[in-house]
Amino acid sequence: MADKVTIADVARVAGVSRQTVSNVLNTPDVVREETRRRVLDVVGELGYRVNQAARQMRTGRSRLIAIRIDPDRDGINGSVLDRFLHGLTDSAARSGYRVLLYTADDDRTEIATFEDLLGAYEPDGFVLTGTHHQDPRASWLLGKGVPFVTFGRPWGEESEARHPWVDVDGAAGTAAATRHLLDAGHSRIGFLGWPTGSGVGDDRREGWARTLAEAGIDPSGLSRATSDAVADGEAAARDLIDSDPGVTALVCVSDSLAVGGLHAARSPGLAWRVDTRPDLPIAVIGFDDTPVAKAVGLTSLSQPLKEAAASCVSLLARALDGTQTSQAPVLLEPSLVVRQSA
Amino acid sequence: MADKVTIADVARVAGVSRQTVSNVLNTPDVVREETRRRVLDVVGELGYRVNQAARQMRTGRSRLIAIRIDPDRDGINGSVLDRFLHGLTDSAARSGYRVLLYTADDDRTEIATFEDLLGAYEPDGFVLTGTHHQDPRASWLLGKGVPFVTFGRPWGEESEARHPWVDVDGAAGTAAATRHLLDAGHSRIGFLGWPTGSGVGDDRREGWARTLAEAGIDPSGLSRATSDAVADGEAAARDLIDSDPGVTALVCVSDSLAVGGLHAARSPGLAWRVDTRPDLPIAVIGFDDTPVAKAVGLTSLSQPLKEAAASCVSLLARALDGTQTSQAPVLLEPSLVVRQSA
DNA sequence: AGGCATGATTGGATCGTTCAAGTTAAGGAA
DNA sequence: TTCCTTAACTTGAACGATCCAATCATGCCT
Repeated sequence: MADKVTIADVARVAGVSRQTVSNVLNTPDVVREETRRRVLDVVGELGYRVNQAARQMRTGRSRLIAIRIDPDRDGINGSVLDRFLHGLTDSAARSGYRVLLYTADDDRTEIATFEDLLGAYEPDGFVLTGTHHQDPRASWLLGKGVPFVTFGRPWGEESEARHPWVDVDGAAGTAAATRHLLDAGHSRIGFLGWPTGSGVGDDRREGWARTLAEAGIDPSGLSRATSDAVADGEAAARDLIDSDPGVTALVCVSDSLAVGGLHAARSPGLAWRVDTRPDLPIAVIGFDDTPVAKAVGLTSLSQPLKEAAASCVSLLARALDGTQTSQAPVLLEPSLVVRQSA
Repeated sequence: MADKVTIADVARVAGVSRQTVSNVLNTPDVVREETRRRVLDVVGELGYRVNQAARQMRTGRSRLIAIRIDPDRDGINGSVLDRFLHGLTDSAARSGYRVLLYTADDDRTEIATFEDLLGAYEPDGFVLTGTHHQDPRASWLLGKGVPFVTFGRPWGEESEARHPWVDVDGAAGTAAATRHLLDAGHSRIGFLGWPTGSGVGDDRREGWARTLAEAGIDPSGLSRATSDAVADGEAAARDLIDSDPGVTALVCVSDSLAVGGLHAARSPGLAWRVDTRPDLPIAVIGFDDTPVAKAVGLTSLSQPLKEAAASCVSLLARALDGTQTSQAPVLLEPSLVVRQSA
């Protein structure tokens, strides 16, 4: 069966030359309408599909997009990349591209993998995730002239956007969360974040601080920084609430810390709060809307991952197809998913 | 830069013919030792990498493995596939393969995608996940003679293993969980599962039932079936405990249902139990060791996903390289990760 | 009718690799 | 010596698509 149909087979059956079939598929406007239809009929009839390897050899284009898949390093947030990947695969397929995976432990080995892949499979472009200050991967790709998009803005050199990027506006998210809490009657709203220095973490903290300040509340002393683990979040929350008993709500940089915050809020040591203000239990809002948030009823900020993935593909496809040199970055807003916790 | 080094370049510099370079790389035993070393030196020096497209055109082998990526349909269990994918990408790379992603909404569209991919990118093999009774995907691939491995045993026709597969022994897992509870002093151990008919669910239930029976405890009446949502799990657990107040532990088919079970066990309506037997709180064990389990301190069964992925690659690679016709399936045992809940 | 521009179609060359067949040189047996 | 075998390497062809340059057909103008 399926004895590999070639363009020559289609040409023979349709009674035209190979080139005409190729034209029908690649530059339909140079072929007469009637011929075009006839060829397309035969294509459907024989189930012809263009052979990527042969096309790639001639054109140098593989129609492959490569992306790294991480081990779910920070467990609780793992499924974020998962959902992004699904969106990417879906959008890519619609634009005629396929997604190729690779792994790498650090920037150095990732760059080595770039060389490997470019030499062997020749992907047309890369999608980089987890961008950070002074990212050597971006510089390397820029140097080689390999097209790529980052999911995550270039944190270091904000001023010069030397490559297209897509990101989710973390500050806008925490700002919305903070406003939501203000509207609900909270005023002393704390923040559980990561240590200063990570672009993502600082950005999210900034949205909270700005919104509090706009409401006339001084955010100083209301923030705690810790690593991204549930236990750390619980300890930080407890510390914050102990030091400022007026705190009635927490905005968190991640669902991990938010779950820790929830534990602290419900812990026996804080029973007095529930008794004092039963009308206003400690509210908690997380970030990323992970399955964990869904499971424990945590209000959280949801990243529009499907849209982000679609934007990545669109930017990359435009860079590959046309001769677009510089492209406007895309900044998307997360949405608040309200559950029991706030 | 990086002006695409071809096998002819290597041949010229090394002072041999193209074919000899090819032989050095593919069949080193037919080349004299000295020549071999000289060619390899040049290969390293020039940074030559074999062009997949050209090789594929000649040999018909793409060194690509295709796998579907799902939207995380059942949220809480989402990251299972994620971890499996990472392991697969990693193992595949070690064997000289790359992983290609695709999406599909159902079996029919997945088969259409098979045709698309086989016509265009010609992946050497597929890894199928989420196998079920009478899976048309397996039949289709068998019919076409396309190599594939399933992660998940062929539930329908257990007797005849017409293709290699890898699976995790769910029954062994729930049996281990049940034994763990028996050892801890529990005797009336309930089971929260899915409705009969899903291979995976029935298998997991069977391990629990068998172990209870072996301990001289009649499992009938101790099982509840429901769909895989936290709220459903909570309701089912409540129903079970209400109808049999002697129940002190729950083995669950998934972490989703287990989280529901935890909620029920801690709910105010069951306070009487805590008062009656404060020494023996209701224990709960889940399945899949998802991030949620880690976050809420749920004891759960962890699938050896990395090993499963490695086995898939190994089976597939052997089917592709050698002329192995039938291959022994691989059945791995999950391990119990003990946390606070049991 | 002849010339000419325009559009549609064709044949040959090419991408980088591997397969199949061929060449060369060295060694051994008759 | 002559023939044969074998190891080591080389040469030409082919995979299936697209690019390029050339050819053919058509209609229009003079």
